[in-house]
Amino acid sequence: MSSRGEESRAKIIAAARQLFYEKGFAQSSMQDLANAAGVLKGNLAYYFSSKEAILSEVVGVQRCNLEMMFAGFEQTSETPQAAILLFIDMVEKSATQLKNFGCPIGSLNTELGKNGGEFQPYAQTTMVLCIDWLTRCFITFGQKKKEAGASAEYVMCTAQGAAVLAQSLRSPAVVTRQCKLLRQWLNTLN
Amino acid sequence: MSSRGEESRAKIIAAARQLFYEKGFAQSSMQDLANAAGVLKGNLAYYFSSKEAILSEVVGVQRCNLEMMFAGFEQTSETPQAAILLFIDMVEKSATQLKNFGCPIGSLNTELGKNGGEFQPYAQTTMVLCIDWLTRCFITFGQKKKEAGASAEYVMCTAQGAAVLAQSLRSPAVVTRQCKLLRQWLNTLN
DNA sequence: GTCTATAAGAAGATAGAC
DNA sequence: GTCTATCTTCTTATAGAC
Repeated sequence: MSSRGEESRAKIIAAARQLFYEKGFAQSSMQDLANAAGVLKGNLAYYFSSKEAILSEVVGVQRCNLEMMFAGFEQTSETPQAAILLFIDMVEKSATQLKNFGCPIGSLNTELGKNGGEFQPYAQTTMVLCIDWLTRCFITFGQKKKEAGASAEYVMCTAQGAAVLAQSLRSPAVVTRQCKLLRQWLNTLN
Repeated sequence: MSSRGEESRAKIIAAARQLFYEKGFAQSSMQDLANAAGVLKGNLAYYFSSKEAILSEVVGVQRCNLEMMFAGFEQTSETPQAAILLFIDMVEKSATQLKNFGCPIGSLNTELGKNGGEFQPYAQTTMVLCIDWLTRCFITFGQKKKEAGASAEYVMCTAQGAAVLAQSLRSPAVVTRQCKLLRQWLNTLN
């Protein structure tokens, strides 16, 4: 695989990631992907055997980015509480994007989870990754395994709910308010 | 408009409501709707000028059902707190449906809110209806207008987040746990 | 690796017979 | 009101020249 080929492949995945997020998976056609990536439609087939294959790669990149982000959170924070706060900060900073397109993780699960959910397992991995990382943070924080799971679920639930409401009401302020509540709740855990 | 015509029309709307929920709006074709309603595809045009027109009617029915449900909650409960508890009970009872297809209100907003969101205003009305009703409940409960709005947002946020997580993780238990937390939180407001 | 061309089907919408 | 037939466009996928 030459450098040129890898470049095209990467451009397609990047374009797909953005389009799947902004328009939805089903609503993004192969033609849309080709246009956005700056390649010709027939060329997509050289790199990917199907739309499902592109989805698989997109979710892989999404998961990889999450892992890097979480690793960064752990490195730049001295306590698990600080790492969780960085997560909440990240959610709050995304308020405008959440308003426009919802959560990249949640909205993909919502779309792909419909009607049997043939492709939902792809999306599920990223949601699980977030919850598992938060759970580990709360365990390091001193909580028991079950308690930490409940805390992680609560944080993720609030973040996802805030994203749905922000997009529904077209109001990024919902995210700001819920993040503030999350920080207050985190403070009470000491 | 004869009884026969009204019947067909109602069957189409009912089928569309279910299909839009279970498969998503974009993923439900006119052919699907016709099959599910037991009418012929060409016949849809006699009742509805476009797919958007069907969506409009579906959301209208959804809103009407919500209004009736809320009216029922108010009639069968003596205190505003009891009415809110009925709302939470309703969410919890829907756990399996939420796991399978997400929230009928939230998931429609999530889908239609993507990419400009030409049709999202339809879906937005039902989300606003829920938040407004909850807000009125919290006002009657004794909260100031702003505080009541925040409480309503918190309840709706938790419900929507629980729905997203339940569908993503394929676990109705998420809904059960978050509803329990909501009841505990509601109790602390006294 | 890149591009043109096209297959084969499904989509929403419409026309018009009955 | 009901049904058949069709128009036009868009969809994913493929074949094959360069």
